Amino acid sequence: MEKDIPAKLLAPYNPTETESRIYKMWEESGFFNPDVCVEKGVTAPDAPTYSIVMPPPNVTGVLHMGHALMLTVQDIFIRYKRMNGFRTLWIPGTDHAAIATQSKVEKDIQKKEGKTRHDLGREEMLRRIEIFAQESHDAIASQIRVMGSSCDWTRETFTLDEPRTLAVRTMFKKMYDDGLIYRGHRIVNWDPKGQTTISDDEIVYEARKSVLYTFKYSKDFPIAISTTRPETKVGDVAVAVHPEDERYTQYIGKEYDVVFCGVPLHIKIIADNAVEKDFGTGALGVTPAHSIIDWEMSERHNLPQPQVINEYAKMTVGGEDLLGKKVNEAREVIVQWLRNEGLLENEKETDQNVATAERTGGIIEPLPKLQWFINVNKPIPERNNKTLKELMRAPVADGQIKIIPDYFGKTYFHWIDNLKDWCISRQIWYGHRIPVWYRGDEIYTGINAPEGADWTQDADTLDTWFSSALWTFSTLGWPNNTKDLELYHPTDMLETGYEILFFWVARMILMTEYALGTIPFKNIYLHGTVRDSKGQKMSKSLGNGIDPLDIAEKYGSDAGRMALIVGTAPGTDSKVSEDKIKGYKNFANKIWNITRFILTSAPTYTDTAPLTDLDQAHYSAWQDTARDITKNIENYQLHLASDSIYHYLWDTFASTLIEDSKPILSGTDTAAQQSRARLLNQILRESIIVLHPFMPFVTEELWALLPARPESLSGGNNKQLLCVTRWPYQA
RNA sequence: GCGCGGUUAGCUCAGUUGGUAGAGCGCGUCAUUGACGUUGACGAUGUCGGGGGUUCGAAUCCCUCACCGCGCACCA
Repeated sequence: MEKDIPAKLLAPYNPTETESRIYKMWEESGFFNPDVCVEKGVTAPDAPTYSIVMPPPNVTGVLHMGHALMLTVQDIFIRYKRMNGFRTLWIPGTDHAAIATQSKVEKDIQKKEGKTRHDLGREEMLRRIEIFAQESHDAIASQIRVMGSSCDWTRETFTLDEPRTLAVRTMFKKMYDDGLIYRGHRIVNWDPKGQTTISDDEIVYEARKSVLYTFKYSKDFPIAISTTRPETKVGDVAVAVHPEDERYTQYIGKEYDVVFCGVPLHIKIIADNAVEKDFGTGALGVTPAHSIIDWEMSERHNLPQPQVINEYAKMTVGGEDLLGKKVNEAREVIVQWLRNEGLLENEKETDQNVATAERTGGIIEPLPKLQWFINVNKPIPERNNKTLKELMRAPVADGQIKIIPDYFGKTYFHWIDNLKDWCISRQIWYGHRIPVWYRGDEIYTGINAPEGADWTQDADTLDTWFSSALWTFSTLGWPNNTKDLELYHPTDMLETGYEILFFWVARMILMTEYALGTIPFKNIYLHGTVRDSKGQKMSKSLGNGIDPLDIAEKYGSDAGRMALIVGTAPGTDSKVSEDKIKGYKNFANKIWNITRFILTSAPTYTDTAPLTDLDQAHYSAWQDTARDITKNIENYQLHLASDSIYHYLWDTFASTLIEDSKPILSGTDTAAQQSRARLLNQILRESIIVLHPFMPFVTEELWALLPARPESLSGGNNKQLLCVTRWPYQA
């Protein structure tokens, strides 16, 4: 039976033309929705489930190669599991990314219109942000499709949509009622640039050179102190020394009144173990309101906590030489005053880590403020009196949750051990508004505003990671008892970058253990950072980023996917270059030509033709390779699996088998011809299936071009789409 | 200061229970008008960061040192 060769196969493979058409076809098939798969009979109704909730990209812009890697890894597992008959669900979504999005829009407005958010007002500002977020969302959703992601768009979610708002408010109330969320006047990380508090994890330390000044408050003060921030010293209430420092024991307990740069101070000498004898003079000026450890000391010693710097990082005390000055100007004034008074004993250059805000770059001013916190150390009766800290530690420690690669477990525990209460309130407008209302002395917490007049809602919003922390179950319908929640939770895998292990992964475990008493996911697959060919992080400012859309346009998404996966072990950073991507574009064309050759040179054969011993050996070798690939996927070794299928197809199948076949196929031994024709067709079919999770587009296209065959044969029949065709091998 | 990674060919990186070193790109020689615009064959290049140990045998396990990257803490 002579087959007609599809005309398309005679030209080189054209990924751009193919990919958008194929994605549309997949979407119309409905097969990315597990319910449709069951309905259409491609998945058994009682099949085991496999679920991933997509880490929602921030609606701050467009996707970069890091997102492309994340989508590729998840899509490979999802497609693999779907092809293995699992009831497979991958939920897509986006994140409102509160601070990041608001500051992006604020910057744009400042640049274009010269206005601040306060000029616009809360309502108008939010309207502007929502327009931006919507546009950004649309771009992202289209990019996710371009990458070939087989996610279920009918279940798409957004961290700020209505069902998620219900989840957030329900959780807030539950934690408030359990005494885990509290409001407290505490020293927090204040970002003067973003005009908001931030959590400890949103701080980035920058190493800088700084000057350490050593001086006395006044001529008759007995002890010299050292500081890099003389301007804060107008807020000092004590000098702390180590209890066993003989130089100072005689002064402990004494109190002094001094006038420091025009500001009267009352200084008590205290002893505290937190002071290091060997640093500076071994004596520390205690500034409770503007230093975290000083605040803690002041709590221990019952000291006053006067604030001398405001939210705009300006001085609030002193004469006209100080009052209203920015902190670094005030520093100069005070240093000059110390020099004039002859109080400055020493200035020395020193290394300093300056705390800056991750999103805005603003220098953090520790300030005492009234904020909302989550208590991570309070025993929870309904969880066997375990604390949130213990709840988030346990499932990783006892292996219920597996981290890949496992050495990140240590980093995880180390972080938990240093964890303090989580500050969750933010003074920004975009985000989940805190569901607390006030009327005089009354406080109300609930899903909706309380009945009655004169209630005012708390002006703050929640840290964006609060809503993200509920992600695995809020996306499945919680707090409602949905069928999805029952079927797909706990999810099977969380695939994300190691840089958000603390921000996100840990907090998801915390919230899920607390609210549901279970784990959010069974496995955490951590990918590394995607870098450019020189090893630099891709970033807008460096201009070295590669846009996944450009790659799709130039080389096809299949090629981009392979370039990201091959050689990228879990947890390790990877480098991608256009050369590498180009190599996999060539590979797509190679398979295209392999198919062309087989369909033109070995088109006639019977499926029952006996295989020669040699061909049987070739087939066994392929089967071994396929089982190996299967095993590697099961073991999360995608870099090995993708490399094997690539080398098998190019070096073994094309360069050896096909080359050797030429004389056989054009020879006169019909038995050998039949055997070889059958072998080539069989391996081609099976290898297209095995390659599909990695390069879904070109394989789906080729699958449709293969001649039809009986369903009973290994490798399936191609009347059905490849994406729901059964995987041929077990590990 | 504590912890976690890394160090393998010119470049970028694999190497899953220890068994005489691998890939891609690049480089060299030859072939090929071809199933392949994007081909094939052959080849060169490594004391697997240094030192020590365990072992019949170490890139792989242990100790130690050096350098690079990262996290946490300190940051008066």
